[in-house]
Amino acid sequence: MPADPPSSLYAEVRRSRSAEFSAAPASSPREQAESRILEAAECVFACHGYRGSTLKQIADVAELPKANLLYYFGSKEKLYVHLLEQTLTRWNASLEDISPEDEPRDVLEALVRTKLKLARQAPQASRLFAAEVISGAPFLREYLSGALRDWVQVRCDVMKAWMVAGKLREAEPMWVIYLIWSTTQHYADFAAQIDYLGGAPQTDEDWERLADFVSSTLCDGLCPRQA
Amino acid sequence: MPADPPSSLYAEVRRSRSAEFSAAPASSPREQAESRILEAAECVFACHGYRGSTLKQIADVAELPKANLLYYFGSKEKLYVHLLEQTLTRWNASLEDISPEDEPRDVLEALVRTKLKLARQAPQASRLFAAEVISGAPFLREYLSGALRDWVQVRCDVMKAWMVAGKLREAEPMWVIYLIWSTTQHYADFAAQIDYLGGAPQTDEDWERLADFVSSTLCDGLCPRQA
DNA sequence: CTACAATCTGACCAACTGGTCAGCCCTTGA
DNA sequence: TCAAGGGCTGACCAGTTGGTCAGATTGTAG
Repeated sequence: MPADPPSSLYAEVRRSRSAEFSAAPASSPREQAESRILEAAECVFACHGYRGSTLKQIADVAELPKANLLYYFGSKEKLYVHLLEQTLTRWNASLEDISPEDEPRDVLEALVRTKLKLARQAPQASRLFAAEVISGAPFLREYLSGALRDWVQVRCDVMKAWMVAGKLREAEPMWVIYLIWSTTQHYADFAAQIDYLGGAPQTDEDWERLADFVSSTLCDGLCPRQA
Repeated sequence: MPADPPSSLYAEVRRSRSAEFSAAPASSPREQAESRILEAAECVFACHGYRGSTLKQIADVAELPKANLLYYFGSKEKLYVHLLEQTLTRWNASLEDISPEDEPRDVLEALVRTKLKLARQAPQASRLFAAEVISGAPFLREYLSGALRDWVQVRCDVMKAWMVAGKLREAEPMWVIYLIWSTTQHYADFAAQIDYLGGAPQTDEDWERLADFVSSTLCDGLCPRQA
C-alpha cells in the first residue's frame, strides 16, 4: 500500500545539487550530465540497493532520458560500481593518520567527529555502502579484503600498543573500530527511523552536541580513568 | 561481474531450518509450506530489500513453485508485510521491562545482551529491518511512530530520572538508546563486512566476550564513576 | 559554410516481473 | 466407494526490465 518511499528522500537530490561535494565547475556537457546522473543514481541506489533500483527511476530523478544514462555509463552495473568507487575515494580523502605516540582519546574523538561529519554531509553515500554490505557486499569483496583491511590493520596495531601501555581497554581491537563505526553511521543509515522516533540532530549545534556525547562516552568507556 | 551474493548467504536457510525460532511442530501441509516460504522469503528480502527481491528467487530458495507462494500469501507485498510483523512480534517478546528504581548499569547491560543475542540468533530479521529502514521505512511508518515510539518513550522517561539522580550521563536519552542499538545491530547488519575484516565472533565464548566488552564499555562511558 | 565528431534519444527487443486461472491432484469423512 | 474441498501448479498475461541502435541534433575546428 505504501507508495514509494517518501519522495522527500529523492528531494535530497535537489537539496544537494551544487552543494557540499560537487565543488567542481563542471562546464562540459559530459561533466554536467555525468554529475547529474551520479547524484540521481546515488539517491536511488542508496534507497533500494543495486537490484531494487531501475534505470528508469534514476533517469526520472535525473530528469534525463534513460538512454542518456547508458550513453555515458554503458550499463547499470558500471554506473553502480562508479558510484561505489567515488564514495570510497571521498571517504579515503577524509581519513587521518595515526601513530602509537598519539593520545588514544584524541584519536578516538577525531575519528568519531570525522565519521559523524560524513554521516551528516553524505548520508546517501553511507546508505549506499550499507545496502551493499547488507546484500553480502558482492561488489566490495576486493575492497573489503584489500585496501580497507590494510587500513584497519594499521589502526589495530596501534591500538594493541595502547593496550599494552595501559592506555586503552583490553579487547579485540576490531571491536573498538566497530564501536565507532556503528555509532556514527547509525545517524545516516537509520535516519528514517530516527526521524520517526526523535532525537535527530538538526542544527549545527545539535550535531556538535551529538559529537561531544558520542566521543566522550566512548572515550570514557574505552580509556581507563587516569586516576 | 560478481554473481549473486555468496550463496552461503542463502545457505542460512538450510542451516536454520528447524532451528532456533521454528519451535512449532508444523504438521499440516499449510503450516509446513508457510514456514518454508517464510524462511526463504526472510533470507531473500533481508538480502535485497523489498524491491530487489523477486518471487521467483524466493520460490527457488524455498524449492517450491512460484504459484505456491501466491496461493498461500496472495501477493509479494502481503508476504513481505507478514514477515515484518512476525519479526516485530518476536522482538517484542524478548523485551524486558524497566523502572527508575533499577540500576542503570544492570538495565543497560541486559539490553545489550538481549540485542546481541538477537543479532546472533536472527541476523536475517535484523537485516530485513535494516533494509526496510534504509529504504525510508515505507511499510514501517505506523509501527515506528506508534508502538515503537511508545516503547522508547518509557525508556526515555526512566533515563531522564536517572540523569536527574546523577546516575547517568546527561544527554538526549534517545542518543543513549541509539548507542546501544547501533553497536549491537552492527554485528548482524554488517556481518559481511565483519567477515572480510575480521573480529567476527564465532564461538559461544566469543559472543560472551563481545557482550562483556560492549556492555562494560558503554556502562563505563554512560554511568558516572561512583568514586 | 563545411565536415566531422560528440551528444542525444525514440523506438525497439528479449528476458523477466508479479499475478491470474483453469484444472489437476490427493486426502478425508461419510 | 465416492464426492467434496483443500492443496497445488503449468501455462499464460500485461507491464517492466536492462540494453541496443539508427539516426537526429548539436558543437566546433578549419
